[in-house]
Amino acid sequence: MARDSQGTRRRILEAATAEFAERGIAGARVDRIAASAGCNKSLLYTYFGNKDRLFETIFDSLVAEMVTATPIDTTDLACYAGRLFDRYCTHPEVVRLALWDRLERDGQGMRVAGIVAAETAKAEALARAQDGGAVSALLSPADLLAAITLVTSLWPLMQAHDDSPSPARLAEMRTAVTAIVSRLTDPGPTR
Amino acid sequence: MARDSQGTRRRILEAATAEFAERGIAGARVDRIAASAGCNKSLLYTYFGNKDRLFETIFDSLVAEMVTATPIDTTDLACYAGRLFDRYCTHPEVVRLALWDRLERDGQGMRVAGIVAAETAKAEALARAQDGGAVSALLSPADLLAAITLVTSLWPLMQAHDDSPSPARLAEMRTAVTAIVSRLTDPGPTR
DNA sequence: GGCACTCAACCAACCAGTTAGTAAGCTCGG
DNA sequence: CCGAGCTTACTAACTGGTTGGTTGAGTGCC
Repeated sequence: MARDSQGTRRRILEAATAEFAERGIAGARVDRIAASAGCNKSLLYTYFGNKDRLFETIFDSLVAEMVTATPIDTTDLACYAGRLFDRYCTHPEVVRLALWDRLERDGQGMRVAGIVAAETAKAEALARAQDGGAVSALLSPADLLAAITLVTSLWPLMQAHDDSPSPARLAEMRTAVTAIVSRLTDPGPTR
Repeated sequence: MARDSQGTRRRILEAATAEFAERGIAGARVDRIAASAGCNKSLLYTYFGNKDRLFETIFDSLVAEMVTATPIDTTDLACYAGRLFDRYCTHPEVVRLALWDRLERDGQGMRVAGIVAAETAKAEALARAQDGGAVSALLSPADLLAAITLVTSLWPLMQAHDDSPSPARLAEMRTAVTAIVSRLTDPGPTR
């Protein structure tokens, strides 16, 4: 086996992502991550310092990418919600990581500069759309954003039983989510 | 100090509730629970078997009570949502326990008979209200129930920073939540 | 005395993090 | 082309401390 520090780093990150998403920080086992990455435990320490910093590294890169990946479309928020929903469905581990972060680290991972900036930008875009009358002013921009995030990211988790949902069930859920966002953002009949 | 097994039991349950809500199952420490309950660790085992069963005991009684405590009012679902929101605000530990259950036990705590029955009854009540035209049929009864649960229970958690929200902020959040539910359930102009 | 209850001390397993060492590639003078 | 010397990637084995769970010796009420 050739030596490949970048590849090993990546394998560790992948293994740790799966382990942390599955079991959280307290429940994750460093030995299990190392075994799953096919390398020695101490490598993990030379590369990433310790368990907490490993989680931080994963969280910052994964979640920050997630938040910035889907640009907001204030002209069709239901469609935007649908795309968010799809992303969260194809990356369920990110949702779980974010929940672990909330529960185990009081959400400190969500307070890094990049994420805060992206959220602020989205809220401002929503505020402009509301001023222009294209979006209902029922909720404040921040509240509307929170509602969309809540519904798109956590809907599958709330429904989940032991088995993962069928494609048909997934499509139903997606329809419900977009219907909710559509209803929330509809500006009503134009004057 | 007089002997009082019932009191000790209760103190253990209270301490364990706080510990589990704060740190989850994997993060909770049995010694800390015992110390906080002011009793010996072994008592905890004679009364509750082990750590997991202690969590189960707490979860089943607390969450089941929570789900059944606020009866659904299909004639004013926004108000119902407001009451749910209040309950979840005054009992944030229950929300956290439910999240830990989802993440660490794949939500098995939510699948006990009592909770499932209560949810089914609420969905049926919603279905009747929709048939009668009092509630929008935008969403299926189960989806509408899921949306209400999601928004009322997790809204404060998603907003939470290190410090707990001020009463004024809490009132704002409550208004947003009831506005969302109101918008989602509004049957529209009567024919 | 018997019984329900209480506790300090203990144990084996586990776990995050460390250490001391090995070996694969790279470099550079010859 | 070569091989001594150095750097980098990696590892087995260990350490100090923690953790869930047990046990056996009390303690006080009937």
